Amino acid sequence: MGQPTLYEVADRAGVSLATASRVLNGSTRTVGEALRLRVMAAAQELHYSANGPAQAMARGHNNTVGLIVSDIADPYFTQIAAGVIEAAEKAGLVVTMGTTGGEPDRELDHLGGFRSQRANGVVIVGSRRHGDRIEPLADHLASYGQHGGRVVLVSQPVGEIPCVEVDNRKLAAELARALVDQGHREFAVLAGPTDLVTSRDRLTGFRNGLRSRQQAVPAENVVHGAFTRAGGHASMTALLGRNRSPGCVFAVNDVMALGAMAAIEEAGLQVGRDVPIAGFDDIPTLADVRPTLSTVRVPLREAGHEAVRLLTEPGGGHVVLSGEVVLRDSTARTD
Amino acid sequence: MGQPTLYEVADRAGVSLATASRVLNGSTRTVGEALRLRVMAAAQELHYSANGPAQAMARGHNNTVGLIVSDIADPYFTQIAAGVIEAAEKAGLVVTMGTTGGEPDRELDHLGGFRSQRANGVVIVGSRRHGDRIEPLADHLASYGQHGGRVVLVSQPVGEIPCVEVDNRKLAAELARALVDQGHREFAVLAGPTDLVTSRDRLTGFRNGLRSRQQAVPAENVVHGAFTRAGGHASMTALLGRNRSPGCVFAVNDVMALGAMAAIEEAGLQVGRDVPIAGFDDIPTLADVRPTLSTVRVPLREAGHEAVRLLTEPGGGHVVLSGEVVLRDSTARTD
DNA sequence: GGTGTGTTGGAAAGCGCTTGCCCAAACTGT
DNA sequence: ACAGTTTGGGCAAGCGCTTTCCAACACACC
Repeated sequence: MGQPTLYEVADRAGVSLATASRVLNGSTRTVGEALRLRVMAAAQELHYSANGPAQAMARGHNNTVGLIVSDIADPYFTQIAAGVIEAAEKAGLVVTMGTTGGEPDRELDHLGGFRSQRANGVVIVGSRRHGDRIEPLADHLASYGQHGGRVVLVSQPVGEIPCVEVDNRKLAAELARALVDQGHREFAVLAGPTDLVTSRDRLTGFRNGLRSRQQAVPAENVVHGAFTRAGGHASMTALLGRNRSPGCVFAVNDVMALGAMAAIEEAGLQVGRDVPIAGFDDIPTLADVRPTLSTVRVPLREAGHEAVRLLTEPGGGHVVLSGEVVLRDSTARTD
Repeated sequence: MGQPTLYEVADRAGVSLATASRVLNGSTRTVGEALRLRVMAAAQELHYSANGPAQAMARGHNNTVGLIVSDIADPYFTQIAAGVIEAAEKAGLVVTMGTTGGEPDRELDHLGGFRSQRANGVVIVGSRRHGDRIEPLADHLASYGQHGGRVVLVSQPVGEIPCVEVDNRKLAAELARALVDQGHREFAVLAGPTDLVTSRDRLTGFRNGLRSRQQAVPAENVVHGAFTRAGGHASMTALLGRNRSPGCVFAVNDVMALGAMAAIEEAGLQVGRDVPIAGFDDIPTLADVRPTLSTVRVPLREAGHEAVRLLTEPGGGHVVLSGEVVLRDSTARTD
């Protein structure tokens, strides 16, 4: 049979339900010391544990934040998730999580689920697509917002919804300039999916950066593909098929760069010397990869913290995080 | 304001609460086609979304499984978590997650939290310690179980509680024999924390395997340290400080092996040729590490699936998963 | 026509908790 | 000593839903 209820605790302590509630589950009202102790003792003896759903119902909200990511096994999401969880636990919130596998529909499903759970808020760290696919999400968000639900997006601004973003364009531009300054003159880009906001921004920023140094990347050297390691591998293989020395390669994220490095080696070429390459994100995995990969360090964990902050603090907001270009061996010029 | 309630839906459809409930939230009772449609339409128009906590309260349980891991950023836990989430979503369950940072107390905190959430079950994937630290957990588990809570442990058997385990001893022994068969004769072990069940088992298994081939690892070559990349790095550095060629190194998990590899390079030595090394787990990161690391492939994701299966299926169980030794370059003999 | 059987709708009793409200007792100040 | 103000306790009304029980009705059968 079931767990002890507050009523039983109150009974055993010889006080009213109200008093027991005030003692055990926080309240502005104070309770006399003697009764307080009696209630605590009773709760102890009975191994009382508050019924969360009941509290949630009575109070009208859970202490829960929903987190939606596309793939929990991808280090990029993992880092952000870790940040969210850290911050949430610090704020006394419980995190419930859903994965989408990149399908926008599943995003909506989970949003609906969290909504019906009456989560305090939802963090969507996203693979938001460009174009009309936004509409359904925006609608849901609006309706959720009207009913008091708070949502924070990570790296995928949609309308006026609070969002924490990375300054992808600026950083990609900085990376481009740094590479030119290192002496690179020919470029290729493994650009991810055409409709993903993040990859578009990074591509655009990279191009802008090159332009400001009077350089450019030829259209045939921009290869689109999945935003994953496999995607990077495939894109790089395709690129090498056309051109064994495509110049300095920019992969719009690190996992793609990793896949590309594997492809380069499989083609019998050497990363860095034959094919310089840079990534983006500075995921922790890079610590163990040789040659060390040039990239842009992005404060992913911090992004998670900020997302929770935005969720818990009143008033919306739009946080833009910056990062830092990190040049390592994979783009070093040896000549 | 606030979200629409079932009552409002019923009202708008001109039926009773009971009927609306039966239509919208599943029931054994059938409802006449005409009313059914009316209710569905009303729900649609109102954007009705069931109130989860209220349902949970009325029904007495959530469709939730709690997941406790020590560090979500560690690829080992990440893989298991991914497996749990996949399986849970398939079973229509929502996963709520907590991290412990390796502190047993936090494990209890989260268990309490999930218990009060009335989660259907809890998966604890663990860094269970050896010795008396088990008691409090076991107590809580027992009390939780008595009240109908289901718990599944991953890789940390405690009493009769359902558990999915990896056959660490057997696999470590196989690895040891494989290394001997490759021609290695001197060994060292980066053995992780002394009191962690998993590291103990792997160490013991490895020793047993060596013994069956008339080999052994000298006591001074067994270095204990944290179960993390940093721990592996530190342990390896210590080992090299005493002995520049310790023989073939077995790190009890891959992340430690990665840290050790970095330490080896920092010491100006070459992984494989100067210091052969093997890990355990076969985390995905290994795909991008050179030289490729010999290890033991463990079906981590599957462990997650099994955990959920054990949770949802009636009757306990104890699943032992096996794995496979994978020899790669880091232990190849070149002479 | 009377009785039995099945089906469908509704009334209402909870589920375990929070909280607004009222009231008695213990204070304060003058 | 008396009104005016805290203070601390209890009552009871919900919160939104599920589910048991009952009523109504339709149909069949003897």
